[in-house]
Amino acid sequence: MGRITITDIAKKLKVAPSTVSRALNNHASISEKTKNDVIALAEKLNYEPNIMAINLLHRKSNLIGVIVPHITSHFYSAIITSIQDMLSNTTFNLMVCISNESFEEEVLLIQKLEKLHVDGVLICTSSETNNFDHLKKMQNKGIPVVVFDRDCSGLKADKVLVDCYSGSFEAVESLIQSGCKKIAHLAGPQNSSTTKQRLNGYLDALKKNKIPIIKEYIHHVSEFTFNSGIKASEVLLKLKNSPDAIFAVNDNIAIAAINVAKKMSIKIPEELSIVGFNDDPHSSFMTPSLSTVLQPIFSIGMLSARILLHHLKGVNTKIEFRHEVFKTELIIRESSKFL
Amino acid sequence: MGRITITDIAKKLKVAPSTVSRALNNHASISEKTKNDVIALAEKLNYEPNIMAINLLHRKSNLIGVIVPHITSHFYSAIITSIQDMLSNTTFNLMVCISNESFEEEVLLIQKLEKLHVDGVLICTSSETNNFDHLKKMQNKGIPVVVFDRDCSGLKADKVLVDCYSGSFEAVESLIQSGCKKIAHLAGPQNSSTTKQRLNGYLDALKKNKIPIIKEYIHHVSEFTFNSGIKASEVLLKLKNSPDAIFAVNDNIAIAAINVAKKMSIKIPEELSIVGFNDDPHSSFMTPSLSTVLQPIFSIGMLSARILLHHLKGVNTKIEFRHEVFKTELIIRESSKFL
DNA sequence: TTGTACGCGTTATCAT
DNA sequence: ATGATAACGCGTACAA
Repeated sequence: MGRITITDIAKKLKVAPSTVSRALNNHASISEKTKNDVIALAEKLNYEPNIMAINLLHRKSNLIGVIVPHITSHFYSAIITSIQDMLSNTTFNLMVCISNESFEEEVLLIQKLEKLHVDGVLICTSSETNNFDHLKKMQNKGIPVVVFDRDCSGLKADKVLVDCYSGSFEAVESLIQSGCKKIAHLAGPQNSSTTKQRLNGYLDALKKNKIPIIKEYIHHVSEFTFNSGIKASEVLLKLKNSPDAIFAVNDNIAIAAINVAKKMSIKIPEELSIVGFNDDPHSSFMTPSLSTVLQPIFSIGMLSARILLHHLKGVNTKIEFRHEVFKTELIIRESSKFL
Repeated sequence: MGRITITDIAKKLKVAPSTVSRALNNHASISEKTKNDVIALAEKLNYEPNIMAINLLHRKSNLIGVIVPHITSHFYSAIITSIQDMLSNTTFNLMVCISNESFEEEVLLIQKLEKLHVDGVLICTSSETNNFDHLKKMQNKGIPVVVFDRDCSGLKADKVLVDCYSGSFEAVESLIQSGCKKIAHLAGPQNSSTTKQRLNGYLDALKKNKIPIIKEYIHHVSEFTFNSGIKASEVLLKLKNSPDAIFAVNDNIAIAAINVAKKMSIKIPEELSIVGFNDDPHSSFMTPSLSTVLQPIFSIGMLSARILLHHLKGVNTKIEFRHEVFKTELIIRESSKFL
């Protein structure tokens, strides 16, 4: 026996299905009596409207897709949580998709979301992505796309980003002000826009303070992971002229640097200051606790969702795209000297 | 201009919509020519079938719901990732839902998933949940429910669990064997089934080894969080007769204990051994690195998904429920003495 | 106030 | 091989 439908109710009450529909939807011009009868029976029969039929009728899925590189890091899982929060009072449902940092998978996911007829998409592109045709295609179909966290340069879309450049700049400048002279950078994988921004902040802070830039002090890790950070840190700390500070592209890599330094009996922060990026929760559990750059995760998620909702409610009729950039906040803990 | 439909294609080609449908679905009895014409035009027009219509027709959403307490911990985000992996080759889409450890929200989510006509549900119940009527209701509607990680005692359903009891037992016994005599337990919040199992493993290991159980050595934290662990650890380590080992209900609380011990200049593991539970990635980044009990996260997620898929494919026609229990693995690192 | 008829996009069945 | 028709469940313009 299948689910109960308005037709079932109509038959039992000997009225037309349309009457049932009207009663259930609180429509105008319907007698109190029939209305109550219908509602009572619907309740009793545990009637629930068939969303698939309604969606078909409205040509609307009430679905929003969000694509992230992965969810196993605190950053992205927290962003998704905040998006969920933002959407919880709406009729929209969120479809969470993981690109696994793969451009190919990302394109597949976009196609999947198109097939699902999503009403809108939130996306943080994979680190491999530098072609945005798949996103443009969505836009051309009239599906609004909001890009967050990682910029898609050249793509015209709503964007919610973080000023990593300034965040890095500040972090490095604080190292300089605390007396560090030989500041190294554990940079991210090549090509990533995050990598570039944070590297640029590092470079410009040195330049502004007239500190020579030493090639050997800039070391790119192959991945954004702890293990990748271990190898890179070893190279860095075994240099003849080893650095007295390390600014790392993210917390896990900074923590790797802490571990390597400890093993080499380098005192932190006396001999070596270390600053990370992200403020992952466990960074404050470390000994020494990690100085880092905090990103306003919840604000990013909520604003992205809010912008998308504006589009879907037709509030944002202009074709102007929003370009929001959040500031970061430097958090000094035990791994770097206090000014 | 809306999306292109088979009717559009049919009109342009002056054939019937059903013919277009057959051509597109590689149906029997259709001439090569019309088939090719249709496919060519569909390609050109960028036709994509309307899933909502198909779903309505098939009375099937192709949607699977998964409910977890939260996704910001590595454990649950990794489980969801493994479920996604398992589902990626199927026609099913995953709807991720967060109960926020709230029974009330969990019930609401179940209702939402019912309205979405999900084909099946995977759930790890909230810590507040001890009534399972909402799950029974789903089952009564013919929607298969697979419970994972946290047991729902009394509920008849497929279950994929972890033998936390044995995991704890082993961990505590290893502490005993390494020479610890005063073993404390930082237990989880009351009422949680996880808390109970791990506590029981602790108690039985002591009993078996004829070590007296001291009430003061068992301290319940109010939440599964680091901060909650800090307070509890302070109480424990400030006892007149302070313990020489701590078995914590999870890694974050164990890490809190490490921090407190360090601040009190207690040597780890010489004066105090510490063992956690979960093997969160950052646990190995700590100094000392944390000994812990590993749960086979990916196996849990994949098996749960696989069992659900069996139901949905109608393979599992028997009404028998599966009850799978994974074993844990003790990982000794620097925070506890090696036997 | 209520019923009839149609359409949303697709597929399956029956007829041609 | 192809077309016409019905059906999935619902909402609504129109007629009564």
